[in-house]
Amino acid sequence: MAPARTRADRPLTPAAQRVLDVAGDLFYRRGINTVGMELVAEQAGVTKKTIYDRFGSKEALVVAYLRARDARWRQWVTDAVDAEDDPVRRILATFDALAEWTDRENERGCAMVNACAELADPDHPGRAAARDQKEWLRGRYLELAAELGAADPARLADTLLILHEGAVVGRSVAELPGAIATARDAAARLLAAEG
Amino acid sequence: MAPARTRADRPLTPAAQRVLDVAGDLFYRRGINTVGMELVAEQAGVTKKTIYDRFGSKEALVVAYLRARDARWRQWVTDAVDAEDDPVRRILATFDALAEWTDRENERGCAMVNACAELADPDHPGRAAARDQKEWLRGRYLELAAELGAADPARLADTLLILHEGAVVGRSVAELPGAIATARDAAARLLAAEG
DNA sequence: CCACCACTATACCGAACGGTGTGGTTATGC
DNA sequence: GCATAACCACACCGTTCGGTATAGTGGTGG
Repeated sequence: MAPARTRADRPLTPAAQRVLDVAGDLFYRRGINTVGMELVAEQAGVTKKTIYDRFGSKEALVVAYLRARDARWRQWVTDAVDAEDDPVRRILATFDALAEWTDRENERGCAMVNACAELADPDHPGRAAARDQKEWLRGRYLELAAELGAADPARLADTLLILHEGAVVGRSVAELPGAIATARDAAARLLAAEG
Repeated sequence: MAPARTRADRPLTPAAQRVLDVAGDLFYRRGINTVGMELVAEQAGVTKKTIYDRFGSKEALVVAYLRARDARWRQWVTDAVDAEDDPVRRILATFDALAEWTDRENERGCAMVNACAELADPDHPGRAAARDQKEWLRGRYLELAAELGAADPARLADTLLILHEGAVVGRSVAELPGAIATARDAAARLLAAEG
């Protein structure tokens, strides 16, 4: 995973890294709009000036937060998929990866979905970051569907993505603790019918 | 559908109804946290005093917004389901209802999911409103699964709910225009395997 | 007639928001 | 030896936030 960078595309200074870590935690747990830059600065042991010197704006910090989190997530899923050989098990590994991910991270659902909810402006670059993550996962599913030799790889990829996203919402909003297992199970049945 | 009510559980005054309509539109399109009471008052042609006299607080207005929207949604789904006779078609009618709903309402996803993203406090009554909606839909699916004579109605209901929620996210965040059709299709295949 | 209700208009509150400017300290590297 | 980068502390900007207070208007029902 390439290290995160700021506006001038230079590696993060130590203080900037602390800011990004703190912002990631606060934005996710309390919401982007309800967390002020003053709080981020205080929690990171940094002045607001430093944040604005390194990131330029709150919007840019939000985007950096989403990109960094996305990078972590992609690595997490990639590692889980790469640990398996069988095409079916590689696909199902994404659901296991999600289960473990949501076990350690808290019960606040998908950061990208939450960001889209908070960033109403359709041109906000944070929305593009969220879309990119979903597009990436769909692309992974598309590759895996091709590996499997699915009759309609695109349809299968879309369906898997929908099950994946639905599981996250089912768990966090509908408060179904077994949502991810249920989605995995449905995916397994669809794959059995496919192959 | 019972008319919405405010804190003293009395029917809404004309101005209060206007406030609720305007708030519903603004909260959904621009987000709850980014819309101030001053803007709601202005758009409704009402003073802030009137809003606070009728609703008591922003939190209460938010809850009234979510409850009213939920009531509309439940009626919409109920009507669609009631129009069909065959158990399978009754289930699939919920996806058709969703497709029509999201066609008229804009591309901002599920108001309940968005509200959960914005209301970080787990004890915020708005979160309970969101959970109640999902619980209701799951209950409907459970009834329909029983009608169908499914082998495992609970599992089927959970799976349908997951497909349903995943479709909304797939369409709004991942920007897959065919997400709802894909989810409906997956549901149809699972139902065929079930029955 | 008068009390009551719904409502308008306006001014105000303390707090927090995102963002900027000044000035000073420390550490690294040429 | 000296510039530069990275950081600190702190004061300040205008704006907006949720919420309150005051004063007054029009209509309805007892």
